[in-house]
Formats: sequence, C-alpha cells, structure tokens
Amino acid sequence: MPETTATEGQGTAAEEHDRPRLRDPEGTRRRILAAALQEFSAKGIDGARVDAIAERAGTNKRMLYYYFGSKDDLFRAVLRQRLAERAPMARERDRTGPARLVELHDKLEGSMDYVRLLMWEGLERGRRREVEQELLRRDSLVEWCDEVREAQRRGDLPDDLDAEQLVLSELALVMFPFAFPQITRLVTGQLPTDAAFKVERRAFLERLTSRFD
Amino acid sequence: MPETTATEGQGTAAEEHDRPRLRDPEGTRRRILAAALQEFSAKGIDGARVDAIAERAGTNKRMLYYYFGSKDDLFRAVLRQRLAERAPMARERDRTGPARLVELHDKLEGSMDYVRLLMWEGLERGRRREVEQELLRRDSLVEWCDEVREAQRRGDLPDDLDAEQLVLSELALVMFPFAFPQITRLVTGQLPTDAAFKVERRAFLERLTSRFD
DNA sequence: GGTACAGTTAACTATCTAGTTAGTACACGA
DNA sequence: TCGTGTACTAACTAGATAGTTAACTGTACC
Repeated sequence: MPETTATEGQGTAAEEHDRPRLRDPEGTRRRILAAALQEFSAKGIDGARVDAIAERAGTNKRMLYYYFGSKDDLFRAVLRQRLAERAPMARERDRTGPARLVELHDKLEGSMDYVRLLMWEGLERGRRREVEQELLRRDSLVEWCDEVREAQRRGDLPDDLDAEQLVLSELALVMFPFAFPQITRLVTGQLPTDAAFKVERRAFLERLTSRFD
Repeated sequence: MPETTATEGQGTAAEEHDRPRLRDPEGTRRRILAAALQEFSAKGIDGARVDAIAERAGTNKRMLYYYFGSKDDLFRAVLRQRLAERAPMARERDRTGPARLVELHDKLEGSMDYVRLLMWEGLERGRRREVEQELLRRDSLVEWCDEVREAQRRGDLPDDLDAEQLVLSELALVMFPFAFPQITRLVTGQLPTDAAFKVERRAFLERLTSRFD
C-alpha cells in the first residue's frame, strides 16, 4: 500500500474555491493548450519543457500525454488551434485597400506569440512538405492573392507586380520586426513591443501605402 | 593504471593520410567552428547536440570545451565569426541605388545559414539588452541609415519616409522568405531555396524598386 | 448503492546530455 | 634524451527529460 499523501489538501472545504470542480476534462484540456502555447511560443519545441507546461497548466504531466499523446503532437495541436482561431480574421480584413498594411499591423501587434509560433515552425519544421493546417492556410492565401489580382484589374493596385510576391512582401513588412526583435532594436533603437515603435511603424506603413498605390 | 587502449589505430603509417598531422590546433579550432555553424544553423542552441558537433568536426567533445568553454560560448563564437565575416560586405554594397534590393538579395541568397543563425538569435536571445557584436552591428546599420538620409536630401530616395523604418523594411523584404520558408511555399508554391523562386523574387524586387523611387 | 470508466495523481524509468576527470602523447627547446 | 606544456582522448557523472506505470477517485448511469 502506498503512502496516502495523495489526498493531502483536498479534504478541507476551505480549499474548494481553489479548484471548484475536482474533475473538469474540458478545462484541463484548455489549460494545457494555453500553457503549451505560452511555453512553445517562448522557447520552441526543443526548448520547451513538458514539466513546465504541466505545472503552468496546474495539472499533472500525465494529463498532457493523456490528452495529446506526445510533446510533438501537443505542439501541433497548439499550432492548429491558433491557426484555426486566426483563419476567420483574414477574411474579414480588407486586403487590397489603402489601409491594408496598417490594419494587418494592428491585427498582428497583439499576437507576438502567434508570430513566434510560426517562426519556430519555420525553423524546426520548415523543410517539411506538409505543414499544419496546410489546406486551410493555402486556401486563405490563395484567396488573398486572388483579391490582389482583382484589385490589379480594377487598377487599385499596380498590375506590373506579381500578386504572390506582393502578398509575400506585405507579410514581410508587417511580420519582420516581430520576428527579428534584435535587428529592430539595432536599427531603430526600440523593440517591436515598445509602444513608441508601434506608432512609428504604423505611421511609416501608412505613408508607404499611400506613396505606393 | 588504466587500460592503454588509447594508442589503438595510431601506430601504423598506413593511417597517416587520414590525419596528416596528429596535432593541428588551428585546424581543430576551425573545424569545430565550421561544424558548430552547421549544427546551430540547422537546429538552434537548444536543438544542437554537443556530441554531434564534435563528431562532425572529427574530434573529441572535450576539445570543444577546451577551446570554447561551453555550448553557449561556442554559439556566440560562431555568431561573432559569421557577423565579422559579413561586416565588410555591407560597406561595399551600394545601399541607396536602384539595384540595392536585388544586390542585397543576391548577397543573402547563398547564406541561408546566416539568416537562420540570426533567427535563432532573435528567438532564443531576442529579449536581451546586448547582442553579439553589438557595436559593430549598430555602427554598420547607423551608417546605412545615414546613407539613406543623404540620398533623401539628394532626392534619390523619397524623403517623407523615416530612414530607420525604410532600412528595416528593406531588410524585411529580402530576409523574410528565407526566414519563413513554409509561408513562402504556401504563398508562391516554391521554397525560397528553389532556383525558380529566386528568379521571380529578384525580378519582383527589381520592379518594386523602379516603381518606388 | 453498485459498477464501470473517464479523469487524475505521484512516483518511476530509461535515455540523453552538457560538462568533467584523469590520463596519454606529440613537439620542441635545452 | 629528457622534461615540460600544449593538444588530445576515452570514459565517466550528475542531473535533466520525455514518456510510463499503476494505483486511485469522482461521476454518470443503471
């Protein structure tokens, strides 16, 4: 018979408010995903520690394997969820109007974790043929390119530039500072998370678009 | 007294050509750096394995600590060396002329390992106040910004755009595809290392510059 | 009120990994 | 030819880490 320390701290009613439900499958799952998002975003797949994720989620490491199978599967689940969350936002955006870069910048600036997740994906998985949510992502990007071509036909965007390359470049302009914080700091003296930087970048993107179209 | 297996395979003259010099301090150091560059570039600091670096360098793991002190110090040594190698190239380049983006693209396309090293630095060390070769890098970038401002005064570049933001954006346009190979593939159908992609990107950057200035 | 199963836990294990110990051998100057 | 320091090596270690075991428990359903 094992030492019965397991029940320690669960008997008293005073502690009930700490953990309202003793069992909460969906909650546990959600908490693990949230904790994993933070951990993976901060340290990548190799750098993240399974124990740290479990502790952050306020649960046991075993639950992580119970729900997700492996560290790698957990990373993919996190990425899948985050991508699915953002997918609908892309469609809402005006992707060809004069405010498109500023709008994209605003959408992205609050989700550093998302950009970092994509970077880890690129570095640790970039060579793969298939990527998480391949079809969803490709469809979304193809749609964007189609809209650009449409706008080119209308004359709203310059038609001598390849649509795909243009989309790639707009992503570059907005994502790059968040992806390379050290370069951003070396060039501008500020980190991409600084409020002052965001204001300057925003203003720059605004002027760039107006000058460009 | 330990077993004297150490001399095994070193006595015969027939094996001499495998290892021309039994001692080659500079060579060993160089081989470790080269191996570390490959390993760190491919897998990052956390992902790289010290044993793998030693094996790739054809030496013993102990030598790595003998010459560089720690895994972390080795990474910094690799980064420092690579940055020092590239520093003079920046000054040679014409950074304000109409071919500047294409030229930067050409300079960068052969050194994926360099871009990846910078990405790992950004992800695993981005928050730090100081970065490897801080002064060298900042000086180089400040010089670039000054040249841009000069060109703006001359009227060669649009003067309503902040010089720092412009430099950051030009780096973004060129580095982004290499940093996000999976996004590049999803948008264009090609990896940034594909010859076809490079041609297209080059053409795009050329047209972009001519339309912009 | 019993029972079956999903949810939860602590403790365990095999393996890996950065870093070390302690010793060997080459080269070079005296 | 001897002695000394630099270069080099194999084997080891302590701690970490992903993943597992097995036992336990709340809960839904009968």
